[in-house]
Amino acid sequence: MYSIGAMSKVTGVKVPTIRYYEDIGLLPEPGRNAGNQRRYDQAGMDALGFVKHARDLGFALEDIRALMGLDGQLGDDCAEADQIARTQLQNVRDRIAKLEQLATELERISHLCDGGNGGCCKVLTALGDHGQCVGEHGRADI
Amino acid sequence: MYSIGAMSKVTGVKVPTIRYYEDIGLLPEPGRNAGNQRRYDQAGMDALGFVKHARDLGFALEDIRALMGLDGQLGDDCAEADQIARTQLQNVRDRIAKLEQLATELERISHLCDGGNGGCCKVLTALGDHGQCVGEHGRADI
DNA sequence: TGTAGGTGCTCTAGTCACTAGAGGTTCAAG
DNA sequence: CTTGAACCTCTAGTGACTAGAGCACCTACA
Repeated sequence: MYSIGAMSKVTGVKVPTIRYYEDIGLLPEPGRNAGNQRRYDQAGMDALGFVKHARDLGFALEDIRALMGLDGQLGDDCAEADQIARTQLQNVRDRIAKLEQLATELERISHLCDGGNGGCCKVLTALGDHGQCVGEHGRADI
Repeated sequence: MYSIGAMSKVTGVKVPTIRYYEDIGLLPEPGRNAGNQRRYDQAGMDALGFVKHARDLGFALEDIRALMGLDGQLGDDCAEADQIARTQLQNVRDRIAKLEQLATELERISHLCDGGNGGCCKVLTALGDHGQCVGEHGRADI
């Protein structure tokens, strides 16, 4: 049996975050000891590990909820889980593409001003004027 | 003179967002007409355009506030603006690196399950077990 | 001049995924 | 038995908006 602090140490998830996951129903309510403190078993630890790993991979909590709902069902759970993972992969690839455009633009802007030019900053001008941009860059939904 | 709706159309920033920017002091309060509606001049339009472009480039509102504070000052504003832009560029590059690790990991996980295997999903197993991961991937602070 | 509907106003509350703090209780080591 | 770390609940805050309620106003057309 683990205390919430032990769970936190083992998984690397902060204590208030564990309680938060329980609040929103992502983790099942664990048992309590005589003094009303949470006591987790191995299943609780595994569930938290799953959430942690999926969060590290950028899955939204709602995706994780869906993935956990699938686990243990028979039938098409694999197809659904795979679909969620592939969607996530596409999201990540899209974000990378967006960020690469952004990096290009920021490099251009930074190079405008390698020294100082006193009072008329080209960086500020470039930021104010999208027309100067070389490529089209949309919003960075980062 | 522009109404808030006209500002929104020209810049692509939504009306409630413009009001929000004003609320937090990022944009100066514009004048009002007899019926208490906001009326913007060209300077107001330029300021909103600056914010929009900087947001598109991924700058935080606080960074934008700092950049706008610099504009018009004499002296070292260029160095400071350049510094903020370079920091932002570094952030973007870091995020790209993180996301590329993630994409690799997600590809690996997706490939585990190209068909269906009924009832014992390897995607779910892989998500549950960080030990299976090929490289080290930290949290995707996306 | 009347009216209809589009636009504007303020205010509150919700989103996501936590984080921080207050103020109290319980546990474990010495 | 005492001390201090860990735990409890509850509320509120973060960033950058978004949604909705319930009004007031403005403009075009008849």
